[in-house]
Amino acid sequence: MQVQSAPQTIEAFQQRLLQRSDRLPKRLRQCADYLAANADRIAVSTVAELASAANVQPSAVMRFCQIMGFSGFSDMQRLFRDSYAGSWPDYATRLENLRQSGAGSPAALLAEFVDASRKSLENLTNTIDPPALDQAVRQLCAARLIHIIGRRRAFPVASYLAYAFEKMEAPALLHDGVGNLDCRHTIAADDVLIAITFAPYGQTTVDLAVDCRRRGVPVVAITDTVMSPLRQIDVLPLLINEADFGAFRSLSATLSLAMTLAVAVGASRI
Amino acid sequence: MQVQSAPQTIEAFQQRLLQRSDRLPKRLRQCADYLAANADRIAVSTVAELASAANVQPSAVMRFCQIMGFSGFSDMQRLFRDSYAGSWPDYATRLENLRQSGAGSPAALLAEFVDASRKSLENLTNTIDPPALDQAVRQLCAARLIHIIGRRRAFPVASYLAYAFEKMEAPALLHDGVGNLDCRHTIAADDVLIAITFAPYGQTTVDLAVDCRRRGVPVVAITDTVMSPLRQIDVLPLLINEADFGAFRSLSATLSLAMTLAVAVGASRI
DNA sequence: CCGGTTCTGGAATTTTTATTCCATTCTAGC
DNA sequence: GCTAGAATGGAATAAAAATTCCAGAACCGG
Repeated sequence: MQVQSAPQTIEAFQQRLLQRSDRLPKRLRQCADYLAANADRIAVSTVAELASAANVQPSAVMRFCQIMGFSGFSDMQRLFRDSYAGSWPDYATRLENLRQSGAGSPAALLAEFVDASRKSLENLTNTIDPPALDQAVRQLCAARLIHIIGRRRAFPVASYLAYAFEKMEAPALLHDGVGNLDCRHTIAADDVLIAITFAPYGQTTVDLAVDCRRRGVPVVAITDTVMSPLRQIDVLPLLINEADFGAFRSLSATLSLAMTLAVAVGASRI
Repeated sequence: MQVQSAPQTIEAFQQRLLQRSDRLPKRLRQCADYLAANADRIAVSTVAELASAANVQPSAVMRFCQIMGFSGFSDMQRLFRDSYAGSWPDYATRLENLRQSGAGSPAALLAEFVDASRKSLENLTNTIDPPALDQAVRQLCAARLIHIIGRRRAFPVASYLAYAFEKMEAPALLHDGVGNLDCRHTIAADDVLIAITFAPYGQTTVDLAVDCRRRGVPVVAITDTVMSPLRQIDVLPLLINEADFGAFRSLSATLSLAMTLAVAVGASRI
């Protein structure tokens, strides 16, 4: 089985992984995929831990090691343990390092955005209102068809929701505005609209939400706290406070919330 | 011997080490000194290795672990192995509260997604390669027109990039596939393509990237791991390892990177 | 549909590693 | 310098981990 000698460096390991990754039977491919994404865990895990994380048997991991050219798992692990200089200093320090790499440099920018995202997530865990979330899920489950609207900055969230609902096989329609068609007439009384908008609030989104409420269609609003026009009409609000860096606001918290809605609804509809 | 409970964090460990390091017999003091200087090796070493590195007997290391409040070496090692994949300044508790609100409840789901996002961001600070990022920004600045493609799960990222470039007044074109038009002919030799794709890799995205490379158009690839088909052609890869929960992967890290590209390019073009 | 080949899961075995124990050696106080 | 108590080294034991093996399942070409 062991036709080649073992990789001597992490780079060589990754390269071999790449060249072998085709032509691998199912379980070994699972190993390859998992380890490609989580190579850092090799140094600190046991065969059994890796195997269960990759959803395979320990013996499959062993076979994988041998196909990669190692004599066994311990041999492979040695490579990673030796080159483990520790990913210390820890997160805070690394972030600081990125920042230090010169104001305005891409790495420094990245540090700021990562930090803004982190703050947003932290904030979300503070401010989310579980009962409101529950109720939103219940409303969405009851809907015949879920309509989604979000433009400009909110559009990535809207499109991700549409993708997630599709994957969960829940009926959802993204009002993406292609051809500037007016799709409000697709919304029936037993549907629900998810409206996503942040300051400065897009007119199209607000208009559609208002129209729905006038016709008695429930609206779940993903918006930011202060003075959102959506709060002036009777919607079920899910409030998000994203941190920003410069003119750009993070979407991390909003997307986490979106995923939650999609999966919770998908799971309940089964 | 074990008068206090074990430290729960690395910081607590270091502190206890400090407070105990006086009043320690010779051999145990050797252990303390060595581990203070090489704490990172604890995660990837055996008792015997550490003992010989510190010039003591394995049993001395065991005694040291117990004096520090652990039940044994394995117990101490667990702390270091777990925190290698890292915990953050700790809103871990709040997250735990959300989780507790019942398995499968929306709030518990949200906790998982927030956690996945957090891990992704932390991972990004680990794995990002600043020189590659610099080079990507330089290539994009030199481009006459920036083309963006990303489908399905990557589409939110692509659309956010398009939005951000627009705001920065950089010329960018989103290949969104409306009407299934083939837009490859809009890409000229002095343009650049940003291709975004994750497993399972969309054919359209890979095809367009391959086509561009064949015609000598530079490609910046935002993709995962070494197994991506985009790595088989000559592109400038920006690798992202998003954590996932269930079938859904976070986009937090990817979006942070996208924002960075857009702002860095926008700032440089002025 | 059959025979040969490859792949897989799981249990058995071997090896390594952690942990305990205790006889011996230090050390401090008298 | 004697003695009680603590500390130490090293061997013995227990536990955990890696590795092998093989019976049966899945797959493939004819």
